[in-house]
Amino acid sequence: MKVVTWNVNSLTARWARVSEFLSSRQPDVLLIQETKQSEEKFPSADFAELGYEAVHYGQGQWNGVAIVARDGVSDVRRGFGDADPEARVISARVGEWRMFSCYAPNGRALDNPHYTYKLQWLDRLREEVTAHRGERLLLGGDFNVARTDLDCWDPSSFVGATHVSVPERAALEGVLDAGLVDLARRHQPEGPLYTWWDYRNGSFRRGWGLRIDYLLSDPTSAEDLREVYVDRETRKGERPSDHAALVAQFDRRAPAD
DNA sequence: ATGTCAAATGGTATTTGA
Repeated sequence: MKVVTWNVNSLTARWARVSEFLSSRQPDVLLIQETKQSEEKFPSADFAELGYEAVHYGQGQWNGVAIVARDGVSDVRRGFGDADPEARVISARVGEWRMFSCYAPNGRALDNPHYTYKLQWLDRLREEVTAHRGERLLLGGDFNVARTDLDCWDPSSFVGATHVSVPERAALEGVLDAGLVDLARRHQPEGPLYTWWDYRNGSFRRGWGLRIDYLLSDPTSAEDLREVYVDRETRKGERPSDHAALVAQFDRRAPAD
């Protein structure tokens, strides 16, 4: 079972890269963030041609999340069931899992109202995870928080910035403490594991990255983890997203009976 | 030089967001 999370920064602009990725890497599940597409524009038929069922929660210009899977996708839920107008979370049953594709708010600046919205959104996600405790869970997405200083290329240059502040990190830990394992860090306790590099400044070439994209699972499922890696090829080449795809491979479990 | 990229608007450029 290969599961991937990837913030594509516009599925319209990234279609060639995404379709090539599905064809060549053959993941079982792809969790997408920032489709930046309306429901009408989302290319369900093109995913079907590649052998995937795709479900989407989009609003058009900004945000937009999707779950793309080879096997059946059912019981789709869009948003948190509250008044949030921004399309930042979709979940569905995929096989024996409940999977989530998540796109946390950016925060913009520590004194910006969007920062408060970010903290509240992460707390709402924590509640959601708590409500599903005991189930097979897999969350993937762009959480817009570098969990520790190990996840930031230069902590000294991020003093006073978003993505590394104490409240943001506490909010992310709250999600994890609700019963999830940080799969990349479990597999590789040391090392940078960056998933995002600014388009500017030649950041990718210079290694100026952040780890802000995560795959999180319940502890039982984490026992089946075989490997996790950042697919750096997705950040290279023609018209890349500013995020790389994060890949987790699970060993198949014996069917329950 | 926050040095790029993407979407939207009403453009052959500017604003907003990341």
